[in-house]
Order: sequence, then structure tokens, then C-alpha cells
Amino acid sequence: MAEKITIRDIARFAGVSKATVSRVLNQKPDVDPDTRERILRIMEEQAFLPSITASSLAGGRSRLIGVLIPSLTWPLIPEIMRGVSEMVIQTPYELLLYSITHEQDRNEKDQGDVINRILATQLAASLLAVFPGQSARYLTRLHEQGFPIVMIDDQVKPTSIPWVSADNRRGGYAATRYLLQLGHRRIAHIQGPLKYLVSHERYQGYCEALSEAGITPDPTLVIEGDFMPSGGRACAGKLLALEDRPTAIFAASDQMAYGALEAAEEYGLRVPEDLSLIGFDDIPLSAHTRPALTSVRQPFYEMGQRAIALLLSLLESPRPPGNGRYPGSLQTYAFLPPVKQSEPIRLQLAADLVVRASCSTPQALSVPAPE
Amino acid sequence: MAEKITIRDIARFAGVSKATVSRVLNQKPDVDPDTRERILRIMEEQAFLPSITASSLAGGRSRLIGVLIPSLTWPLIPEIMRGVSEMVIQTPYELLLYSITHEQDRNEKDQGDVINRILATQLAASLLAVFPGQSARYLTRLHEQGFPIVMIDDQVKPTSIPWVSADNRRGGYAATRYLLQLGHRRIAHIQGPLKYLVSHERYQGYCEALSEAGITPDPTLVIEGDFMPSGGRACAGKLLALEDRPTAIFAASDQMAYGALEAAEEYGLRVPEDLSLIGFDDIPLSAHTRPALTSVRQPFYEMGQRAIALLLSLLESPRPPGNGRYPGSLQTYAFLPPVKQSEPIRLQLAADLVVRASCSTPQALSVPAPE
DNA sequence: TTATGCCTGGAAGGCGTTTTCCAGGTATAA
DNA sequence: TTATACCTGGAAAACGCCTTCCAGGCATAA
Repeated sequence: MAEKITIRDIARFAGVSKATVSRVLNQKPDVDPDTRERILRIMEEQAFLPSITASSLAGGRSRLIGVLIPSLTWPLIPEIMRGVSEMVIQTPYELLLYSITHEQDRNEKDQGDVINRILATQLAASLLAVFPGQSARYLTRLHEQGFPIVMIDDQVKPTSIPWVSADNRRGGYAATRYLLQLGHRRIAHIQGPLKYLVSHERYQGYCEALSEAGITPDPTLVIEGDFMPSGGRACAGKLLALEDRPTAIFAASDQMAYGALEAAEEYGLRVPEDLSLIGFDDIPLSAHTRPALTSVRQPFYEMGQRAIALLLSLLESPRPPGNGRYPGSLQTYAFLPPVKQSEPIRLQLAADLVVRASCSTPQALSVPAPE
Repeated sequence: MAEKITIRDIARFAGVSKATVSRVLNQKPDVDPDTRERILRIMEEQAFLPSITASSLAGGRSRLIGVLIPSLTWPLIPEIMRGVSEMVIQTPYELLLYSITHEQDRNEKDQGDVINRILATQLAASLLAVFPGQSARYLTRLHEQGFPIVMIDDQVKPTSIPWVSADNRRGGYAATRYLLQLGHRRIAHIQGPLKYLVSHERYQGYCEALSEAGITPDPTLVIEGDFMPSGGRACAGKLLALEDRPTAIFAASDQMAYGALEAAEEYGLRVPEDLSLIGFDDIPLSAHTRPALTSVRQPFYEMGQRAIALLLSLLESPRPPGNGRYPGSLQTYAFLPPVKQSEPIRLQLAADLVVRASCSTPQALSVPAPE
């Protein structure tokens, strides 16, 4: 429609040079407050929108945020992305989607490829990494070089990268504690893949609750799963086949709990009468399983919001005076100060228990497992 | 790492000018096959990657594809996006994510805002619109102006926009036919929102199958739902409360079928013994409900792949000779030829029935509905 | 009064491509 | 042989912004 209006037009309207306009655009000093005000007003009136391509070409900030997500098929991702995009839409930033494919998820080396691609194209000058998993290592290096990164959850081991997650330990604790309060004593746990930190944290919460109740965790009741329904089914199958079968199962993901539900049915066990079941994540569908699944809610939507807000604050934080160029070639990042220290760098959100119908007092406690 | 290598470097290595390199990059004529070959080889060796920002600034093609999706929370989207991104990752294109928020979904006018944003930023020069719903109208206008767009499914009424979808009519037909073959006669249908074309198509298939079996569709057995579990539950509730209760329900989405499952339980009806149930979509979780849900599979992954392939073919299709600039200001689009006619413009993929446990012969046929 | 310094803002070069315009070379026709 | 056309590829001007360098104006200090 209307001809794209440029920095030059604004300059002309304001009776100043392009340079001055650029300066107010980038919040540089050395411009008279009155002039700045006037220019801002004019930009407002003209609905001026600086060209992202032009400014990143010229070495200015890039308003493109790379979002690195694992195979989108995890049901948590959409909620996170909803938080992210509702936040971003209020800013002049845009989202560049990089998702890791199945192949790559398998082949560790390929994950570096995605990151190389992000770097090589020079499009995104900041990164939101959701469940980076194995690629966290690459990210750490990047972050050390000054590339703005925020991670959501899950990394191999704690890094210095700004980070948002739910309190997995307390979540695991709350779930287990709840089962204990109902009277359960033999509580099994289907873990997430141990390559993820969250799996350990949830397990840790589980152990703590047990210990607190004076119960020594029984290793035969803890099995590593894969976060998927089929894995949950397999693991639950093993647990239910035990001589001394557990009366409750705490699964480290709702999807695994779905699988456990199937396994229970297979064994002719009713949930919650014969087997209590509790999940983790509280994905939307969990309110609609039968019985509705008790779960530990991760506030994914909010996590997405917080993460992107954190990232934006890093991007907007005052840059070093002098020649501290912001984005641009990788080398310049080293000049950046780590971060504005007033910002919280690790955000941990509460993971609360959502009680539904899948747990009850262990009525079957005294019933011996059928052979 | 390595200094970004530019078109000039390539030119220097090959002993030609930047212009020539640019020409081979853009597959322009007027360059000697040998020279072209040599330059290509050098680009290969140097792993040269033209800067997306620079080329879109200069008015060349933009390698950014806008992806417009409705609130990501629909469980179909991830599968589609998986197909899309696995395809895109093999190309030099990148994905720019535009998702419509809840607010916007409600307020029709706001949907235009998203599109305006896409246009205003000038970043994406092509668009993949997934379930555009109401915004289809804006898209049609854009498409008529020559903006490359591909839609996946669902638009208010057929448009000229290249389009990929499943065969919803046949899917609805197959589902209903299957129930008929099992012996059902009173088959209810919970429709999707009627503002979506797919809802009508599925309903149409339902009607056709009934008619074919000599049954006149009973309006009291058809209710409009909202694609969501809660909606499905409500609609199923109404159906089951009928004097002359149906023996089978065909829901226009798996999620509504989940709701129906709950409703059935509420009424003390067993699925499939007392009530057969069939969904639509076959989202991943449907294999793990109890009973596992029979459904009509939409090949979302493949739809994503096809759609993006179609879009890419539009982008790469020979541009008009002369001054047909490709992306850039909107006005120039008018010069573009509609599309290369050899490409199929409307792709309809088969939607096959996936038989699981949720349907059976109507045993309760003769049992009167309990008061 | 002159010298010094700070504040404001202008001019111009550059980022990596694309594109237009044009020149030299070769092949074909007259 | 000369003229015409075509083919190939170079030079330079954009694209819209950022940044370095610099100049003029004014205030302060000597």
C-alpha cells in the first residue's frame, strides 16, 4: 500500500539528518531531549517501523529471536510457545523457528548443525532454547562468547546460561508427599530419561518425600522411562508384574502416566481403586482422561512468557559505551559485559499439584498380587 | 569463527565481478556455462551462504517464509510443523513464526493486524497459512496481488489460493460407512464449528454415507461442537440424553471424542459395548485412550511437507523475464504470472480410517434407553 | 579576550546483494 | 570487409540503516 517510509523521511519531517534519527532510534546519547522528543513524536505519527533487514545488515541490533525447540511433538511445547508469542507480539521482535528433527535428536552431532546454521545465517542475534538437551553444551560456549541466550528447563548440568524452569524437585516432592498422605507406602516412580536434568530433580523430590516419611527408596520401584506413552506403558507393565506390586505410581510425565493407565487396564487394575497414579506436566488432555489425571502442573505458558521477557531484558539492557556493537559478527560479543546483574538470571516457577481423580487411599494394600 | 565470506570473496576467487556471482546465484541467464560451473564449485568449496538480510534489502528474494498458525494449542499443529520444518531445513529458507493469539482469534479485526505486521516488516515474502479461518479473506486479497501463499485446510469458502488438505468428505464418509457396516442405524454426528469449511465437508460425508444406506439424516442427531474436549462432552451429553439415544457417535475431532468418552462414562455407558465412538484427526494420543479411539487419520505430517514443497515450488518457479522483481514492495507482485500451471494447486490427501477399539456392533440396539 | 572543552548534529562510508546500464568480444549476415 | 546482433561480464548505483569522523556553537576557564 503506502510506500515504505524510511529513516530519511523521518529526518526530513523533523528537519534533521538521518544520523540523528538513527541515534534516537538506538537510544544513543548526544541528542537534545527536545529534538529526541520531536523525532519520537513524528515516528509515532508516521507509524514508522525501522527495517529489520537494513538495520541488521548495517550491524545494528537484530530484532530476530531464534527459537530452538525439540521435535514439536511434545505436548508441552505449544503452551510454552503460546506464552512466547503472545509476549513477542507486543514488541518489535520476530520469531525465527528452528526445530530439531528426529534425525538430529538421535544424532548428537547434528544438533550442532542447527546451531551452526543459526550462526551462519546471521539472522538471529539471540536465542531462546527450549529443552535444549544435548545441545546445551554448544549453547554454553556461545553464551560465554556473549551471545544472548535464555534456556527453558533441562540441561545436562547447570550452566551459567540464564534459565527458566519449574521447580521440579518440589514438584516431585509434592506428588510423592500427596501419595504418602493418602496412605501409600509402596510408591513407584517412572523416571524421565536420565540424560535430562529434570528427571533427576523430580526423582530427587520423590526420594526426599519418601525419606521424610521414613521410607528408604526401593530401587526396584524406580525405572527409567522415555516421557512417552509407550514407554510409560512398558515401565508400568514391569512394575505391575512385580511380586510385591506398588500401590501407586508417580510418573515423571503425563504421557507416561497415560501409558501406565493402559498397563493398569491390561492387568485388570482399576485406577484409582487398585492403583493410584500421578503424572507430571499437567498437559491439557490430562483433565480429560478417565479417570482424570492428578498431576504436577508446570506453568508452561508462564514459563514461555518469563523466558522471553528475560531474553528481551538482556537485549535491551544498556550496552557498553564506546564501540560495543551489539549483534553482528561473533567476535564482538566478547566485549559485552556478562549481564545486567540486577536481573534474576535463574527463574524457578512453582510446580503445583493438581488433584484430580486418579489417586485414592490404597484399598488394595493387603490384597496379594495375583500370580 | 571464520570471517563471513561474501559474494565479493567468491568473485575474487573466481576472477569475476560480484555481478556475475550474483547472476549465478539467482540463476539469471547471460553467464557462460563454464564460468557458472566454476563459480558454483567455488561457492561449494567455501561453503558460501548468501546473506539473507543483504539480499532482501537489495530487493532480491527473501528466504524467509512466514508461517501463520492459529493458537498453537491445537494438537494438530505440531505434526504439521514437523513436516514443515523437516522440509525447510533442507533448503536455504527459514521460518518466521506468526501465531494468532487467543485475543485475536476472538476479535476478527485483529487477525488483519497480524497480516499487516507481516507485510509491514517486509521480512517474509511468502506465507504458509495453517487453518487460517477468518483471516482467509485477507489472504485472498494478498494472493490476488501476487503474494505467494499456500494454505493448509480450512477456509471459509474455496478460494484460488494454493491449498493442501485432507479429503474431509471422504473421511467423514468412511467413518460413517464403517459404523453402518457394523450395523449401526442411529449414528450421531458432533460437528466442528460451522465457520470452518472442513466441518461442512465432514458432515457432508456423513450424510452421503447415510443416504447411501437409505437412511435420512436425523437433524436431532447432529450438533455443532467446538473441536474441544469440553464441547464434545457437552454435545455427547445432549445426545445421550435423547429419548431415542444413538448407538454410535461420529465426532468431527478426536478431542471432542475424548469429551464424548467422558460423557459416556457419566451415563454409565461402556464404549464400545453400549456406544460406538469414532473421532477425526487421529492425533497421537488417540492410540492411548481407553478404549483406543477409532479415528479418521489426517496425514498432518505429510500435509506440512506437501504444503511447504508447494510453496517452495511457487517461489522457485521461473520468474517473468525482464524486470519482474520478486519480493519487495507489494505493488510489484501484480506483475507476476499467477503460477506455473503444471504444479497442482489444490492437493487433497487421503484421510483413512484407523480402526481401533472404540467401535463395535450395536449390541444395545434393542435395549430401550433407561429413563 | 583567547583558548579549551562539551554538546549537538551533519556528511559520508559501509554492510552484502541485486540490478541497471554499458562495453568489449565474437559470431553471423550482408 | 563492414555492419549488426548476441553473448558475457564489469562498474556503479541502489536498498535502509548504523557509525565514525568532524565541524560548528556555546559555555567555561584562564
